[in-house]
Amino acid sequence: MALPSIDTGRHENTLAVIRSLRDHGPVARIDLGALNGISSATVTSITAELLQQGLIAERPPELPRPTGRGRPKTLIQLAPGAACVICVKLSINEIQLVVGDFAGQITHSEHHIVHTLTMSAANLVTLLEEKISAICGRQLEGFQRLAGICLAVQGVVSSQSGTITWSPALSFRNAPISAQLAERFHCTVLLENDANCIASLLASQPEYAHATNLVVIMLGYGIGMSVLINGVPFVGANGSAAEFGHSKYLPNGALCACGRRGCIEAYASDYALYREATQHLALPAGDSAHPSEQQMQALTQLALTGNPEASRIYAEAGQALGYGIANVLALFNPDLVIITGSGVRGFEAMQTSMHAAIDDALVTELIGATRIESCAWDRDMTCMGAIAMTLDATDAQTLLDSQTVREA
Amino acid sequence: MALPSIDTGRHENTLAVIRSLRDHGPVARIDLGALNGISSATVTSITAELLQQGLIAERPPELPRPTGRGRPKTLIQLAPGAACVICVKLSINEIQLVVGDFAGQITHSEHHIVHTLTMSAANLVTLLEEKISAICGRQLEGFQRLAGICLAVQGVVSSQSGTITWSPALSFRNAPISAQLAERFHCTVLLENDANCIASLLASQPEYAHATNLVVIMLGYGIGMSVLINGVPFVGANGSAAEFGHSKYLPNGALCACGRRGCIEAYASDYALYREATQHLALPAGDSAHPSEQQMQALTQLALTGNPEASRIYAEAGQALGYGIANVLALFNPDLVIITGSGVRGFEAMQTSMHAAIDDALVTELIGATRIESCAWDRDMTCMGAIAMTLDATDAQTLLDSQTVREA
DNA sequence: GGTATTTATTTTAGGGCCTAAAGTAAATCA
DNA sequence: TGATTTACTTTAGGCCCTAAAATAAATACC
Repeated sequence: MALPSIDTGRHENTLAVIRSLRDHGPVARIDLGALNGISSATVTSITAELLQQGLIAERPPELPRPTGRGRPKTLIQLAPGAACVICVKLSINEIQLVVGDFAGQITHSEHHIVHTLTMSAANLVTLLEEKISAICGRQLEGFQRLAGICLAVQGVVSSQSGTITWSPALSFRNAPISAQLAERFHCTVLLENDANCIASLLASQPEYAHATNLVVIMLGYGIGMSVLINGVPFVGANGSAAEFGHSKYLPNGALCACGRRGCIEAYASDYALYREATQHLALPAGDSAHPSEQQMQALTQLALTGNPEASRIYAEAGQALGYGIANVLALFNPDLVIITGSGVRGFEAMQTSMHAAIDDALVTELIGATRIESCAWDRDMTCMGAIAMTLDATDAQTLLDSQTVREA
Repeated sequence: MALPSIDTGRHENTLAVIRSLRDHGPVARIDLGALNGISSATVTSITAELLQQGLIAERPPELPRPTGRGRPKTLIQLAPGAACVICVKLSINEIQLVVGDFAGQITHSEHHIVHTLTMSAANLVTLLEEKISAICGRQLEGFQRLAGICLAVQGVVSSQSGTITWSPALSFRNAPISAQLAERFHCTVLLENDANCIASLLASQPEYAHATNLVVIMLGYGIGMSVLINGVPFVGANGSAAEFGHSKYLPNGALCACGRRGCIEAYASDYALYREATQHLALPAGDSAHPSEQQMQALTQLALTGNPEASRIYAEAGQALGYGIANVLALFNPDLVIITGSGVRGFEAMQTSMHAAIDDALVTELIGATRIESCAWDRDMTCMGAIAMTLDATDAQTLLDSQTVREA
């Protein structure tokens, strides 16, 4: 009699199975059971359904058969073509579009140089529709459906309402974006902060998997942060949590791009480092307010090779960073702090003073067992993380849709 | 065939019913269904079970019968005597013990003056066992069982391991406490930070109920904080999260009780205010490192009546507090910040400079819609919150135990 | 080569939980 | 007194899960 109302138990188990497959690659039914605490009878039933829906496939047995007695395992894997997601990464004057398959692999990537700072919100939406449309036409053959789109943007976003509250890449504010794209492409549209994408990606890597409380700090032109609590990004009331760059180092200190004084960003970001450096050093010409990668590398090189003025600047940045991290430790008490972003190029020159500042600021009890590590920067991390988040978020939807189709 | 393994669905629904009854007082079955999204048939089944276990009771119909047609509602309420919990609040040189019934009402309260600072961990446990034992003998008649004990202590505690990592009330560290009490009294023993108890209590009040992201700052001899995310205290990796008092205002600033410099606490706590004041003002004699309530009230009075030196001291404290809160806003982006604790007595004298500091530190986008309010201090709030938390935590256990009994 | 053993997966039998609908209870209204 | 309204309980049936039995597909051993 009961309606086919979505039983949460079954639904959750189905999602758990898909997640296991995405995280671990091909897995046998019996292991799916053990991994998720369900009986193998239930796994049989769930996988039968997924198989019929085309979301998973049995992998043909490998030729060099695995050693051991007994009936060999039948490995199951996600069907890559079952669905795809598109990630759009929006940075200052550049957008990157990436396609990921149902298994989370990247199947296409493209970059475009555009003047984001001079665009209107309407222009931006039009541009995105155009680029995504082009991808739909040329790159999505072989995929059953487009499950979702993710916009990964620097700055403050409200994921719930799908609005970009503020971004350094854009000159307009409070722009609702998701809804229009969702309507145009008939799929879930996620809006995420770029640091959250990177943090999610890092958290999924086995070496960091133990950290239930992970902080990722991104150094670059600005300074961003993401806090993952039990694997989910902490976004606060309006999505503006974890604004580490604008937490304070020194009341009435150096001028920040935000207009206030004494922010960590006003000491340790690229523009702050370069601004300070131009006052004391002869450096390659260029826009000193928006230093290029070359300009920053030149400056970093000076610091790393012992130029006293450059070293002093990086040491001071390290100190500001250290005091800022001390506050993060006192307030979040994370297992692990990972420092990454393009700015890690200069991390070696900041490290000593950073640790000195932390030790100076906090008693050892509050530093606790928190590990502080740096992580080499890779610009593709944002999109990889965004794809993983989007697949995670759209699985539920995907299943419901398929169910609807089946019933129809 | 299936074992009577605890089905999470039923268990969760049962807990939801109990929680509804605790939060809303007497409720009819049909409303319990609506409140928790379950059918009234299921409510009948769940309440029948609870009725049989003696955890709830039908309330006799009220004499001035409620207006309206149709069969009147049969209100159900928690049976107060079904279980009780004991809360022990541990402060500097004082312990308070409170008994709460199954409905969350306080039925007994007592205070004891003891020299906590000179005690060993073993002494403390012995003392607690003694006092709790006495209560069990004299105050728990009419209760079916002691469901749990909660220790609410100032400082850093590890709830999981049941150890007091550090407390300003104690001279020893890393003392496991919960386990011994649990063994002695055969019940769940919770260990909680006092600020978390207060925050939980405040969060349950209707006026603050909307805040899914609540920060409570406690001013007093020291400065504590609690962050509630979706109603649950955020404790971090080792329980030392939310150490607002030791987040930084000024690198190399005033000396803090922790031994480091520039902590918010070194400016805005009672001892900091009084220390600064004794250098410039004639004040009542007494231990200036541990100012009494009288001493603090005298100082506050001076500030509030316009004494320029006292006003300056409170204004500076307000500024430190404001910069500290600015960091909290940037990092947690809460809906609401509530300032309470005995130190709110001087809040009026700090308020102006506090808000000025916040405005000076942050762009309006990051202050967002966060409300910052003060809340009158009541020393019993800690225990009331602790009782609520303990009942919440022990309900699950209570049900399982009863089940075990039924089966035996 | 043939049987025993081992391990994986599927089928079967049965219990728990939930819901909709039907049935019952207890009021007010007329 | 009976119709109506609202609350609660009982009934019938479906979903989902699990343990155990059955089946499948290998290897090990003689």
